[in-house]
Amino acid sequence: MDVALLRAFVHVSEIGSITEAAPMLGYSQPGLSQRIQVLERRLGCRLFERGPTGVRLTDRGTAVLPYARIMIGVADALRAEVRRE
Amino acid sequence: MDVALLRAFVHVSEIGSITEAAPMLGYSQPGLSQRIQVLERRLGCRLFERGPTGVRLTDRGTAVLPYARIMIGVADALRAEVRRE
DNA sequence: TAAAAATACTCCATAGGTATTTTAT
DNA sequence: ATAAAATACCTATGGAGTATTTTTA
Repeated sequence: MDVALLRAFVHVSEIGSITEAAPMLGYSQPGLSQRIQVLERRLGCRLFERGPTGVRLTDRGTAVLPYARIMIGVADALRAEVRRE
Repeated sequence: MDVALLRAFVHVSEIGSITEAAPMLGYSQPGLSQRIQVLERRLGCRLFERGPTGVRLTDRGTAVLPYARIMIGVADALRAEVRRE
């Protein structure tokens, strides 16, 4: 499980658009689209429904979201731990 | 932050030897040695002291350990979440 | 000096970009 | 028809193996 993928997932879920979220994360649109697909493949479930106006979380996606947020929080705390001193 | 690296780290800390832990994790000795070095480089700190009998956690490594365990636990819970149903 | 770890080198897989195509309202 | 996502394709970086060298109590 790669936290970078989870960060991408959370960001896209907040923005509701891969195209819009991509540059904010330093990705191209196809690059971010692929990252999301990799995460979905690894988890074995669809996280977003795709439409012509953007993406919307599936039920599974909604269920995964809090776990992703916790993972990101702990990862940040770990980095803070190694940085202090 | 890649949870696979953290799993390797925790396992090595428990076994106290890269050589011994490697086959348990499906790695060669050099492969696991490299994974640990990558983690140390990414975190910017040394996690183990190396000796001729194996490795021993540094103070930093000891401090990182609980964070790593939490990350692994949450990652496992996330996987369980997407699997149920 | 002998065990464990590190390095060198190699091959293959994955990340991620640009250009393009497909999809859904 | 149009805006968004997906696919194709290509290059570069990273993962991980075998063979070998270096390290340290």
